[in-house]
Amino acid sequence: MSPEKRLAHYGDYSLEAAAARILERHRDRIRTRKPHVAVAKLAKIIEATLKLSNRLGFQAMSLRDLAEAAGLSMGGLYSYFDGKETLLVMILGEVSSAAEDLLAAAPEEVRDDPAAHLRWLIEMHILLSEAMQPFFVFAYMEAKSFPAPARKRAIASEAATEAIFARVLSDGAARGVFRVDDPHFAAALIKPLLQDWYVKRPKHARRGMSAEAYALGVSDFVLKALGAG
Amino acid sequence: MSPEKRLAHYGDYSLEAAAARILERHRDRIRTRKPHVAVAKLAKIIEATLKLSNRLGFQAMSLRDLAEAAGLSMGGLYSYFDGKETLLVMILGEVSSAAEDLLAAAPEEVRDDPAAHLRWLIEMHILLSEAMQPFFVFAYMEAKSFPAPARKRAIASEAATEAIFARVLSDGAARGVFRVDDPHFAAALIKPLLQDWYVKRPKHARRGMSAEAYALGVSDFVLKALGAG
DNA sequence: TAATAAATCGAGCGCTCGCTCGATTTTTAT
DNA sequence: ATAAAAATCGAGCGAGCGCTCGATTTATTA
Repeated sequence: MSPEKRLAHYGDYSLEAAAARILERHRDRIRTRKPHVAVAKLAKIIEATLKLSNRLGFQAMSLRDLAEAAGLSMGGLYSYFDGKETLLVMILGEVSSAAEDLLAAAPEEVRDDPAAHLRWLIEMHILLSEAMQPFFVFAYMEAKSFPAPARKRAIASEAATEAIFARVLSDGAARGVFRVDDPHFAAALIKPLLQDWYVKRPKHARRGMSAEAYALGVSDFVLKALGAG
Repeated sequence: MSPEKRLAHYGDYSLEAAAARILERHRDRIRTRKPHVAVAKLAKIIEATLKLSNRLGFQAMSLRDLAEAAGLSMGGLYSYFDGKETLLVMILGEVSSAAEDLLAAAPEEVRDDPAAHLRWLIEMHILLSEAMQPFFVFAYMEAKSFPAPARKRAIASEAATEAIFARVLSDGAARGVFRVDDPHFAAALIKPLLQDWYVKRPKHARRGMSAEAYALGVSDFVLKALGAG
């Protein structure tokens, strides 16, 4: 099965689906009433925000440029958010909820096998970040300029992801599958390997590497480091 | 020997020494003539720039705030650079030249032992990024907003670092010390582990981890993954 | 088709930004 | 002590920013 299909089993990670979820999550702040209009425009706004932000940063993106790229006027934008910061929070929320929901959804058949579970977590995280690449890059690069509450959520979300990995590692250690002294430290080392896929995507693409191939390479590398290769 | 002393054998990575090198590199753009005055002020300017930028980003730092933090006036700043962008380039140049010079300076006794050489590279890179932490965080986080020429240099510098690692890996593979299919890919996986130390320093510090301990943990992890643990 | 509601528009407001430059202070040399 | 040189100052400039709101266009309903 193609990696896209595998991922699709767990959720719809298209731009439109993300826009729909964001609309639902922020219905009270968005003035446009008719959902199909709102979802379509919101998708264009978010697409343009990611495109412009990931080039020079969110701060450097002017709302005038955004309006033009999204096909709206300055005033029109403000039917969809009540301030530039809200736009940032909307995108961030979508990233962390997508990651949290997916990683907690490991199927029955891998939960009992630590090595398979670890491979599943690594592969799914990479496939998700591939499907939502601009979202992930945005969340990673703009993390330092989050408003305080959003920053707290982001840190909590990252800690939750790491805890899932740490649990599988210590479970595997207890069963004698992994040789690992400090599961939390090992989990902390896996995280940047996952992030590197989307943060440095151009570099990997230049070497002709696909998301699947990267996921496989990281899994092998990690499992060998854990003495289960 | 303490890690600071070990590192000190290869160069002076204090703020003042960095300021002196930056002054020399940009003498033509800096109006202040007397070196001891210029180095002292430049050190304060760079220290303040790193402090303010690493909080909310370089773009978000205003030159008025910088002037106050550095103990100068708006006009006074412009004796030390001819524009905000030059300030960014000054700091970036210092980071990449420090990393390039250090990693190329491996002592004789480790060059002949791939495992020892790899450990040396990992440890020294981490110790350097610890000694110059704000510089490294700055270069990493602001990379996307570099002007085109500086961005090219940064990419080239990163590629050079990775090439050094790849060379040691393939050398070790040829000698049967490492089991590794693709040295370039393995080198690409090591880099984010080094970066994670300074990018996520608060998280590691919260867990009571020192630079030495982190370096040792990463070395062990990597060597095991390479079948040399 | 006329009336109502929904969605969009864009000039204008107050503000802060990077940057300049003549005035001023501080240091050095005579 | 005085003149010359070096270093610093800070009010002011034009530009672009996020954001507002009455006017206008588009869609819906009667």
